[in-house]
Amino acid sequence: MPTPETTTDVPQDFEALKAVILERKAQLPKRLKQVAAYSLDNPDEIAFGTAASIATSADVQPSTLVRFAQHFGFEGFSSLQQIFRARLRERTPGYEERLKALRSNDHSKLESGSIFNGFVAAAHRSLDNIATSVDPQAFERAVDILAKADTIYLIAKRRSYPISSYMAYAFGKLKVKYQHVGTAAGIDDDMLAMATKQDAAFAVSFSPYASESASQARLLASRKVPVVSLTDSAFSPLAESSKVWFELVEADHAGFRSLSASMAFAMALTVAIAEKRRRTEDAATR
Amino acid sequence: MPTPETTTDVPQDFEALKAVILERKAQLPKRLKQVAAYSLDNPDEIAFGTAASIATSADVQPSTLVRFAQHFGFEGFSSLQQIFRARLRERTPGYEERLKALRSNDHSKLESGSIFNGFVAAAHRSLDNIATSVDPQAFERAVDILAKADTIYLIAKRRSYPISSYMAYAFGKLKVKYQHVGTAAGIDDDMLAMATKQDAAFAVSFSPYASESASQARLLASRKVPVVSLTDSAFSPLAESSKVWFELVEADHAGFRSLSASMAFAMALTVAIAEKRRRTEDAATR
DNA sequence: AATGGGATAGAACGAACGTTCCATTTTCCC
DNA sequence: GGGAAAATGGAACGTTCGTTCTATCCCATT
Repeated sequence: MPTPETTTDVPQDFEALKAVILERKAQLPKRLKQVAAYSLDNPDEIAFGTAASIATSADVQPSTLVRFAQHFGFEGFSSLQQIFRARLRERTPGYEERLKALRSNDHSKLESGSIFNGFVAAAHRSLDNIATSVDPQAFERAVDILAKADTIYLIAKRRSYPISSYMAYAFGKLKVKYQHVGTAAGIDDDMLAMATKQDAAFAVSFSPYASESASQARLLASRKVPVVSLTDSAFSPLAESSKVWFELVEADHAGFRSLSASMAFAMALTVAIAEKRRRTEDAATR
Repeated sequence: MPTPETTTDVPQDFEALKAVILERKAQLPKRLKQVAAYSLDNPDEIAFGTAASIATSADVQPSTLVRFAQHFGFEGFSSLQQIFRARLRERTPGYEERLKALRSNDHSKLESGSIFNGFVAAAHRSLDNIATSVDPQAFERAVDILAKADTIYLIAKRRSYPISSYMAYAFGKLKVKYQHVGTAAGIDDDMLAMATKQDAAFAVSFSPYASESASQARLLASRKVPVVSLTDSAFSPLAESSKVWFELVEADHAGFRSLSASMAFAMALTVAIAEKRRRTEDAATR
């Protein structure tokens, strides 16, 4: 038994509990450590879920939850759960203004805080715009084109490069064949020479446009490889080479443009392509 | 029975429910009016309590609560309770409105549209979280450490790689000396071997953690190179090697986690570092 | 390789839950 | 003031909950 002792050293609020869990995390047995990690990462789930549902979610047995609670001096899982509920209760009053006040007070007192806030705000603005600026039918067409492709060529340089590198990672996980153009210098052209009209390309470029991206897109287009592109202006050199293109203007803070909307777009596109492929394959093999 | 009707006009969120209750309050029978008043005055109690405890508290019978819920089109008390719980879960301001705006755009009509909307919503949620989960003082300390460094080593693999590759790009533009660890295999260790305690490192890793990132961070820490890290759990292997670390849980759509918050964080950090350096240099040469 | 102690999985249990049902009371219209 | 309809209280139901208990597993130590 883990020392019943006095009830005084049982954590009475969430912060205290968190501290104790972190302090003892290293010495915890495997399953209990698993619960510890889950509980701090998904506190809301603990607050609302039932022991059974949480156990499933955290991939342990319900009894493990009870043992976990008892390890920290609680009578059972239920009393531990109260701590997580209290945490949500106490944060309620006037959240709209309160959060706003908290943000501006907390962060802007320190110099770097305003920079931080600025970027979060810029990202929000970008995302607010994205829904209206992206035409859903064009999106559908883009998914169509790329889902049909044998290999997808990803073209992005400089500031756009993180976007294509995320897509490369995700495509790899999703088993979608791709070629990441623009990693090593020199071999790009050889890589592109292999593209046929059975393939397709996705190009990203924001002003000031990398001339390489534009010329690579043009090269592919001239060889009948369908190109889908993401850019920030109708005047982008990418637009003329593309079968479908999207105009997406990112908001900026102090001149540094956000990437959040582009990133969300890229994720959606990536998953939509994989999704469509799976559906098509299902239909074919049935 | 109080009109089974279609399920479409059953309130789906707290605001809608509140409106409906207030609208029909006057015509409600005595006991139901009592419940109506109680539920709007003590929404937290409804969220967490049991039917029995709430009934006692509101001085009615448990069955009255069920009848009350059914009067407003819910199947039973439990489904009404979900609305009150959701309210606490989604404590972020403006979130509901944003989602509503998203829902009403024409994306939802097309198949890929829901994927698109899902990722935008996930990005919003991530950003809403970031302001509260990042401690401004820790951020300030992180900026301090990295601004003082001679060379900044960027460590990130796989899903986190786009983040460090953005920072690499931005550092280049801002003339901040950096080394991007993890690009080419093999030379990483040689690169890290050159790091001294005059330098610093920024590591990013989300679960499932890339073991390389963790071991590289550990290596640097053991050689007194200060490490700042961005991760998603207090249990991350990065945490123990880091002087300052940030916990940032990205929201996900269909299991694909957003990168928007991490990206915004990375941008803010990057710019704040450059900003701080410029200020320090100004002060020195003056 | 054997042993001992702690940790775990899973079945079993009693308590508490939300809901339903029906007798009783209240309300409102004729 | 009588009667029907609506509203209410409270008991009973089946379900699901958190917890307990025990056989088994794992791992460290010898």
